[in-house]
Amino acid sequence: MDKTEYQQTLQLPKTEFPMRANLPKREPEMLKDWEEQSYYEKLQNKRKEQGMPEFILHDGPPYANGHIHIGTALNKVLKDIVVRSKSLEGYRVPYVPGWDTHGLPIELRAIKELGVDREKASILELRQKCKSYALQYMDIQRNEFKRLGIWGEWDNPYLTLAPEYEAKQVEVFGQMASKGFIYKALKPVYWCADCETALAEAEIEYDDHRSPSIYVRFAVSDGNGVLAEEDTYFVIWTTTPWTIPANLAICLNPHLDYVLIDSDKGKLVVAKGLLEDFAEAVELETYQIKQEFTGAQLEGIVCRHPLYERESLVILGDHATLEAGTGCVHTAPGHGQEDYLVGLKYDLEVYAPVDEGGRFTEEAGVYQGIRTVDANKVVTQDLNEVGALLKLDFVNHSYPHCWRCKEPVFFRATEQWFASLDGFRQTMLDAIKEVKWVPSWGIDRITNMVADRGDWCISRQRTWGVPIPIFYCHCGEAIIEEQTTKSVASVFCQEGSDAWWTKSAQELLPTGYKCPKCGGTDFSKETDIMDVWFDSGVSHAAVLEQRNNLRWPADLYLEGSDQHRGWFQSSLSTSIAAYGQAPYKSVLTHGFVVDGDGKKMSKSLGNVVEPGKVIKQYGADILRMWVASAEYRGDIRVSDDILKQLSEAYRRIRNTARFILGNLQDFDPTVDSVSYQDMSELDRWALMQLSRLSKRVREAYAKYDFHVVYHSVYAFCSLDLGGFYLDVLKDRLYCDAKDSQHRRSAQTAIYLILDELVKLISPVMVFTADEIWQYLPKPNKEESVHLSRFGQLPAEYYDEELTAKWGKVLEVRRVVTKGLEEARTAKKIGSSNEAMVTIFGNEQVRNDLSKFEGSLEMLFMVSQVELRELDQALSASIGDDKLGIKVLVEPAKSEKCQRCWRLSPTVRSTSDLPLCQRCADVTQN
RNA sequence: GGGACGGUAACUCAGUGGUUAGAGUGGCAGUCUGAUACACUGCUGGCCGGUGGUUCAAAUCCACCUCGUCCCA
Repeated sequence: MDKTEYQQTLQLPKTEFPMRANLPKREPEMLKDWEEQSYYEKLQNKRKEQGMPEFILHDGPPYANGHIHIGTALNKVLKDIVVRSKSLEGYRVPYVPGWDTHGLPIELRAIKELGVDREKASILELRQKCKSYALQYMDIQRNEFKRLGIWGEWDNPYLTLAPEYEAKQVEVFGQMASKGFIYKALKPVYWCADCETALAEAEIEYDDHRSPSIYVRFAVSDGNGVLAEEDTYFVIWTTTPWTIPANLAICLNPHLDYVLIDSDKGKLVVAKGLLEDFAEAVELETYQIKQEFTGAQLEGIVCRHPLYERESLVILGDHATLEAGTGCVHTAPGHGQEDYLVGLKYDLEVYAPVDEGGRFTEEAGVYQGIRTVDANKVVTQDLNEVGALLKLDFVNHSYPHCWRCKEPVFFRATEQWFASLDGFRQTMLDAIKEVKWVPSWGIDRITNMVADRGDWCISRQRTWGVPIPIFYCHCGEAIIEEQTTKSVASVFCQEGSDAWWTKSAQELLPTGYKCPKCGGTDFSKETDIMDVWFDSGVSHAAVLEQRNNLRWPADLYLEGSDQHRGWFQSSLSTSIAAYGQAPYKSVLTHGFVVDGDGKKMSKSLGNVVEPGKVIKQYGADILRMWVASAEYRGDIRVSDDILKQLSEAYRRIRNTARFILGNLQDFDPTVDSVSYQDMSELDRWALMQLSRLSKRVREAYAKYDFHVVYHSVYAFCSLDLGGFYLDVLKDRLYCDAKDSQHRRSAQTAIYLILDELVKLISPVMVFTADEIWQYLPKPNKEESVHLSRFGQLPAEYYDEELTAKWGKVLEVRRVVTKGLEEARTAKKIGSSNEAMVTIFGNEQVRNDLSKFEGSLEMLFMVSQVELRELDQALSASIGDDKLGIKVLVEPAKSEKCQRCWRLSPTVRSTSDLPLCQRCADVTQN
């Protein structure tokens, strides 16, 4: 027999499972199959039949605008890993994805695409366009999410524009109103003149802006017996000259010291602590302090407005500080938050003579029609002409901008509907304590935000959204009560919120409805719509409560950490206000995706990683592995290098599976399995390692520590399996008799290992795991690994003594391989089988190793091992003092068996053939 | 400007008061050619972001600084 003929007597691995994954091509095929087989639905039904408890992960709706980005992909993959790992543990885990479909960004796009004036297009036409735009992107994103391998009710997602959703939203609003949490007020809110709407705080972003900086003096007209009236002024400082026409007061801090100085620019009052800065800023040539006061002493003094025949009252407020300016704060209650609040105390008018487009109204007199952005210059000039301007300069500072159109915004007092946070703030704070926040610092974050947050402005003066369901009677009464919202909700449920515009107030109200105040029947409808945060904020009610496969409250919300201010809070607000309880039991947050250098991604930096490209180049399983590999509670880096590294790791795991599958070609677990008691100890050791892995991984899933999953699985494949166990097993698998117990024992072990391993990786590598599953020779297996469940590995596998015992021999093995490498470098040997190893060990080592007598050759993959006493060690040997061993490697002297390639004294012992005893026996039978 | 979180090898992660800080990847050098566009082995690589402090002892605890991210103004 020649070489190739001996090869044919071996059981070499053979499998159709491809080495190359070709994920970008294979994944779409698998997706098609999953969809055709309705696996997600099957899984749900199966768990239901099994009577398993449910785990409710409620999806935060992405905005249906544009393609998904890497951050969205991260979020959805994390959710999918949760869904699948919980499902493997046996829970029924329905996943209903959702979309946020209303709001300004879509409305603006629709206006652009319609190519018409907002004024001219009919409301319903515009809304129709908005709807089709939103649905179009919903569909695009849906396909992109599906491509990531995410399972869920894609055919029945929740949409905030769905009639039943809108109806529920109106009901929740009604419930909040009936508890007295909704009120209307004239209040300064962020206003975007470009978008012509009020903005929520969440819709504001800060950016640098260049503003004028002016010092203005207000002449005292009534010194209240404290100051003289002649040539005496209070000096204010502001960066918004256009608000001067709305000035009604000057605010001083009651506890600060103020000085009256005599200067070349008049007798001026400023805060003492800012005097020097002020004198320098306005370039006073000479000045001297005449008198000192506390702020409190100056209260009630009256100044003259520099531009109008009007008074400006000196008032007191703690927000006047020494941070900048003069300590005398220009106060326009219609154009500032703090101004408004302090104005309330002094009963000042909430005066804002500016229209929705940012132009001065008739009230502003000469400035009528001028835009606020242009008014800075005009007002400043006028101030200068009347001699009130002490100094004009410019500053660059951080200033609020509209998140959509990027234009600077301003405060404008308008009639708005508000939710009164004060009405249920304490309940919210109490509820927060009952929720499990992961990571734990989340609780501080949301607590601070809830504690500090002002009332929630719900009104938006736009078209694309859910109308605020309030009616106005002819008599002026604003009407919202249970029966009216119920009536509106039932119409919306049938026809959607378009009905607000297609139907009259009478048609929307209960038949025969009369004004509770005057008995009138002539009503008009509110024109404002609701903030989109209110839309998504009621999803717990509109989705969890309404769908019978879901449950309220949710077990888990899982979003980026920015949602502490966003969805976590809006959901909590509506839930507490309407139901008095949090809509979630636990909240998990992740960080943000940044580039390879830890910088945030931006188009201008050109460091954006697109999920579509990653999938096309590497496949969704690689993207998912990236998600799993990262410690996502902090920032998550992504770069081509990182993805390359992951695809290497992927190959390693894939090949491990392939090798096992190849060696199971002739293995049928039902007939060939060897019982645990009859297995080789090495195989039992391997099962112990598997048990440890399984335990660690399942605990990691339970704690959402997915990177632990990734690293443990990877280390197991690389170190335990590839680096040792599988390598050592080759001789048995290939060369031992096909049906020998030794070989079947090994096959049993690797079969059990792969069966467990494939489940452990399945939440992450959804495609690859299922592909492996199809090749696994498992009797009566589920059609897909994703329909399977974790089984409890037999307790007997978990044998800590084996780990301890084998740990010793593995330590020795490390020294032996080092010795082998040295001999190899010295060209004494090539493959390790050509070596004979002498181990000189102390008594402890010899004792430990003696338990492996006869197996050491196999474990070290050498031809001969001899154990001797440490003090007999020769100088040529390599050693490890800590272990107390030295190792000598020499070329083995025996002949090489042509079948198993090991050098053995038994070659030709039973026949003329160049075979060792074992191989001779095997080939003869 | 304020708050939160993070900074350990080129990369992904371990390590929370106690020997000389670990693992894999990468890189380099080899082996095998019966996991073959695979596998195995060895080597390489770190002022643990910086400074100061507490302590017999600090990657670990404290303070300040710096960089990054998120939130807020």
